[in-house]
Amino acid sequence: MSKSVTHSYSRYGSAALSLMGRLVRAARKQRGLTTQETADRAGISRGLLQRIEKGDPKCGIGAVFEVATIVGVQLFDADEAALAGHARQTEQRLALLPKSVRRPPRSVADDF
Amino acid sequence: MSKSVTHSYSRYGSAALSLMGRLVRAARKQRGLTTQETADRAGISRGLLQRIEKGDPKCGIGAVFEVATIVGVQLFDADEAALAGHARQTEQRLALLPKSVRRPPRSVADDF
DNA sequence: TATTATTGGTCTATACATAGATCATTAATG
DNA sequence: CATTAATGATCTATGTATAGACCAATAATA
Repeated sequence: MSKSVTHSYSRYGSAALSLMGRLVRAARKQRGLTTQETADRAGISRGLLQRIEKGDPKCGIGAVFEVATIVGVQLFDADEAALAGHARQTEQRLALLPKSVRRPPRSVADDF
Repeated sequence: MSKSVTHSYSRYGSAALSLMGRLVRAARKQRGLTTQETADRAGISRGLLQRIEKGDPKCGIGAVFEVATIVGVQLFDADEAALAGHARQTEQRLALLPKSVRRPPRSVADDF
């Protein structure tokens, strides 16, 4: 990589990203937590928390999810129990699917 | 930072992270997309997609959300319209809150 | 109004995430 | 069974995310 490659995101993805930041910010304030306090609890810097609340796409998802958890923003549907259950379901669905995806074998001259 | 600081995440955050990866993987396979094809559409490398599906906390949240969008994993509740509406609500709630959080002013010797 | 915590920038050094190439293994299909 | 795409893994170079310090502006309270 010799040049800086700026990648643009889809509308939905950007909206979700922005929303995540707003939700974190709103939840933090509602709980009366300062940026410093929240950052400390999450084990991250205050600067990173600010970027998370701004919806910066380059923030590590681990940090974002951790902060979201701390300030009480629900990821996915519900509580941890529901998460575990959902994971099991997903796992079972995966087991039924083929282990590797095979593209439709490009037969000769069918591209018109 | 002279030393490598490994930070541990909360149970819920880790569960959500893991679930996100599993959901992406399941959704991708259900759509018959290969890792390469999916990575290309998301504008990321195949290696990064693999880390996303493994639930690596250091993946950029933008990349994760983009992939999730592409393979059809719903972030938050619903469609883009709902996201925008939700964002507005959040914005309004924020407007009512104080612009900066003030900690309870530590009065002298009340810490016992 | 005065005080002071909170917030939002900016800047720097360094650890690390990422792309891209490569290889071995697995598994889908003929 | 043979073929070959898909996957998983490893390695390297480099761009960059991050922590941490700092400063200025803001806003909450007294």
